[in-house]
Amino acid sequence: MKLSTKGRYAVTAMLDLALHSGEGPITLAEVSGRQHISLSYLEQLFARLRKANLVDSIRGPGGGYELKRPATQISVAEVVLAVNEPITATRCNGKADCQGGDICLSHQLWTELSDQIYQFLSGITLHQVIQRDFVQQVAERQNTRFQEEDLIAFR
Amino acid sequence: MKLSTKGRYAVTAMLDLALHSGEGPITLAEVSGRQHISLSYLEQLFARLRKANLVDSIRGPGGGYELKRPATQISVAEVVLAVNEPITATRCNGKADCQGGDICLSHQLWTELSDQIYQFLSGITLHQVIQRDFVQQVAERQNTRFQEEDLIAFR
DNA sequence: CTCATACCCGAGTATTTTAGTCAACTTTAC
DNA sequence: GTAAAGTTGACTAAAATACTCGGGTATGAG
Repeated sequence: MKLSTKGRYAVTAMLDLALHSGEGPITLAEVSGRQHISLSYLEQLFARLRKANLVDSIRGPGGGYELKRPATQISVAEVVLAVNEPITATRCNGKADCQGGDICLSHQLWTELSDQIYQFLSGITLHQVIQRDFVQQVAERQNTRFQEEDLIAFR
Repeated sequence: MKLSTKGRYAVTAMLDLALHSGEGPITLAEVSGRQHISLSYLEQLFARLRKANLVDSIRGPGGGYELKRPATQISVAEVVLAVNEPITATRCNGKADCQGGDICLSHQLWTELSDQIYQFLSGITLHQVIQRDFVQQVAERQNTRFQEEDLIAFR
């Protein structure tokens, strides 16, 4: 379990999809506008999310992305795992072959911690996150702000 | 709470000190030999551990480092925090000022996760780790191996 | 039909972090 | 005095991160 801003971006983007589900396909341009993540970077992330079967893509005009499963059935852990490399070749990972055959003293500890993090993030669905008051409020602000920016752009 | 190999190295080194406490000051050269961490890198790490009041240094011949407090009173979390930058200026950290004033959707989630990780690592002392059979065995192997290498080096 | 819209993909790049190295210096035991 | 240790700061190579850029390709609206 690796934790980086990459995973955060992916989760944020997925939450955006979840918040606007039922409105038809969401374009990455919209997500980019609302969440302030660059379009090209989003494309990279969504390529992975698609391969992980977390989103469906609809091409052509009027196209975009939508969640493949309902938000109640997608855990945060899945999203994070989808965008991070499966098993990084950092020393002391999985195969326990750090220190040339021997195992480093803290090895077991990190394995436990990884499990702990995974457990935590698996227990939380996208739906649960967007139900929170806090998220609802931020989302509300983002919507109005985005509409304003939209108007300005069209002038 | 940041998780990197740097923190792992620090914990491994501290466990080494804990395992050899009561034998007087331990030189970084010994730790380097047993844990296969480069001496210069250890110097960097121990500079921070010293500033964090986790180890005492004894200069001059026969000197080295020892734990400032007994291993039962040092948590893994303290060690990790000591070597990682206090609060990295990565977007979405502490001040919640990502997205230019607004807060990103997943912000709250990561705060919770950080707390979770911190709780887990705070609950574990260096002493608890070295009590484990697994660690004892690895340590035993390391001792014999180090002594062999030592002999070879002196030939 | 066609053309703008949107996803798709691979390569390239700037920045940051990691994981060190190197050199010079200080303290202190013998 | 001298050698063993810690102390400090600057420097660097490699990797990961966080992007950008330039082209594709599918497709639906007009």
